[in-house]
Amino acid sequence: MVENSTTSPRKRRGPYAKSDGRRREILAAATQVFGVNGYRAGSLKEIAAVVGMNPTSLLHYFPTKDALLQAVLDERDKVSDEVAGTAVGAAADPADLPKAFLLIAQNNQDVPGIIGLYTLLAAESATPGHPTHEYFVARYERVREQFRRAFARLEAAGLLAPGITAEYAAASTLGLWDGIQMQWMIDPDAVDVVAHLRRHLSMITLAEI
Amino acid sequence: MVENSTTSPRKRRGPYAKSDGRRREILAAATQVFGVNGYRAGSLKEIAAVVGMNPTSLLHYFPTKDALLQAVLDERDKVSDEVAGTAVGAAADPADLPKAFLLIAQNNQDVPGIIGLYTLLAAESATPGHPTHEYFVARYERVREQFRRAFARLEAAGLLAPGITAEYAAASTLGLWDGIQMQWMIDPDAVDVVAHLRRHLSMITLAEI
DNA sequence: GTCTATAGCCGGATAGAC
DNA sequence: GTCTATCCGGCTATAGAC
Repeated sequence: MVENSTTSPRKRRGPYAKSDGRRREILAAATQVFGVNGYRAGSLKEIAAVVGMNPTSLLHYFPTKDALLQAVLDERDKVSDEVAGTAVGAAADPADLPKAFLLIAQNNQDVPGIIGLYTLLAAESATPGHPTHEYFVARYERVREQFRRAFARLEAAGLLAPGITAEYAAASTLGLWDGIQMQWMIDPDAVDVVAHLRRHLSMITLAEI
Repeated sequence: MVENSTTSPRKRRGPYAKSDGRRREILAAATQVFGVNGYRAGSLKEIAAVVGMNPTSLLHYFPTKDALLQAVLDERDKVSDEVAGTAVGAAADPADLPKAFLLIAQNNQDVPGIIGLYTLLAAESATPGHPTHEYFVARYERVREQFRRAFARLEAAGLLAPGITAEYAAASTLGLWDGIQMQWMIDPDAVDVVAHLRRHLSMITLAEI
């Protein structure tokens, strides 16, 4: 064969041009279902029901359940990297960085299913043989490093509380964030994620929040 | 029938006297398996394999998988309440309370599977229809209240950092603890649970740790 | 008390008609 | 591209022999 047979030469560029709408619908439904039930407990059947189609039809768009989950994470990463980029990028002044964190937290709170998606999957991924174990190992390392750099800017500006290192600030902020989110998932009335994060940030930094 | 036919009148008192050894073996195996895999992914088959018996034989001791999980949690609660009781109880001086927290954290770290058990199940229980959802709602509320009381003692002794309330100290300590444990589960080399907890406590209290 | 056999369910995934 | 029919696997749980 000389070249790959593209069924229709008039088709729009890119492999995702066709039926992009359906794909997005499925991704949205999968985000929601995985966000509420986690990966193992979230079934293709349930996702299909949300979209209003047959479970087997999903597999026409994504070959396996694993691939669907991966696509969900890839898409969410793109979006959240964008949000984080704007929020942190807009903070030309290091003193504004804590506010950027809170902005992201508020944003997550407002998009239904996002907190559940990452909190549930992160916990699940700690179990052996989970398809996204490596993904989450890498993700946590990456996020800790992003946070560390942000706090290093604060440190350079003399805005870190005495005795606090950028490394500790990063890991503890991420940890507290996750932990409070978990309490919030179990009982949404019990805690206020943004408020707790704000107080934590005002403890470890000297910036006005 | 006039009365319940106890097969052997010479049997030791209590419904658990018979085959208590086997029961304990199963509970230990279940703790381990649920601690590594969580509830949904942890199977009776695997638990049975650890004990070295047939899956169906387990159900002779515990009628359902749910009941087994409940028994595991009840037993662990008894043990950890005891540990917490001694640790906190030994702290006659409020200034010693932070050290008591660290003692418990170290203890959890040393008993394999315990951190996984609670971290995984807590996350799982956030999903609808999970058999231990109510248990974890109640548990978090109870633990937060226990923590709050401990920090209230510190507050009364003038040992809480300025601007910190007992409520915030409780929720944030529990949250950070859970969150750091999750990072530790995903990558044990990435963080030090006890060290992070220590720094957090030294931020929010004025006690010498 | 422990086993074998098996029921019954639900999951992901494949084959193939339309 | 969507469906029906189906396979195959895993799981919990039951029935009943020993």
